[in-house]
Amino acid sequence: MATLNRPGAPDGHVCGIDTAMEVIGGKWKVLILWELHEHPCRRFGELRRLIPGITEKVLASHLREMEADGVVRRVSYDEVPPRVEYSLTEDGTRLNKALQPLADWGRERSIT
Amino acid sequence: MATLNRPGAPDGHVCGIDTAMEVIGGKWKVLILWELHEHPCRRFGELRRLIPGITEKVLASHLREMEADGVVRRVSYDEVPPRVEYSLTEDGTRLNKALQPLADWGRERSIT
DNA sequence: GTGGGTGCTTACCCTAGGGTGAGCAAGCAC
DNA sequence: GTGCTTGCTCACCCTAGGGTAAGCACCCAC
Repeated sequence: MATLNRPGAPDGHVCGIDTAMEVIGGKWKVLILWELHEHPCRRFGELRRLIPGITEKVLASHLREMEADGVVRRVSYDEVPPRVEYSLTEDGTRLNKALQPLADWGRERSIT
Repeated sequence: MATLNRPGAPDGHVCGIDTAMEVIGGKWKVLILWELHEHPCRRFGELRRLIPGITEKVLASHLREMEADGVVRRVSYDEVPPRVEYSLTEDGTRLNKALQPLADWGRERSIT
């Protein structure tokens, strides 16, 4: 537990958590991560349907950011109508695993 | 990994992560958690000094929310000038441990 | 030619959450 | 009386991030 960085790290990051929080900071990002983990390959429309409440604009921008962050991979097939498939990268998969204890914590407390 | 809840859970929570994200959702909450973990008992002013950039208003409101969420305990001594000490609850300590893998993930990626 | 399907983008609005600065109670030191 | 301390609160502003609705490209089916 004494392995985290102390203050003074570059760009104001105290420990790795801030870095992680920036990546999962969007309102729906953990849910996208979760869906892509459950089914390793999802199309845009599938994700929209699977995550009730999310709008196309936000889904698109979240996916773009997550792609830029290297946790999501986007594959576009040159077809009509267009087909685009999203999947987790290695890093995204590891991020999801790192979220597991947090999910457990939340699940325990919502039961209690 | 197949232990998380499926959609249809009460109040729109898909898995425990949403619950956890609500608790750590504030801009500075993970840092407060971290400081209280490093030193089990901190005064208000100490926290303000230890977390550069946070304002008194936000620190106070974050602490109040975290107390309401049951992750932080507030003890006020009837002295002048006033003395108030904050510490993690059992649940807060477990939350912090659950954040550890996430911190590790972030740390690895900021090195790379 | 009208409609449908897909994966977006663009323009706009709107609110929550955070930042700014001031004030306040209450006692002590000088 | 002036100032110092601590742990806040209150009033205000301001911006990022999200929600709303529309449009667009491309082809097919009818």
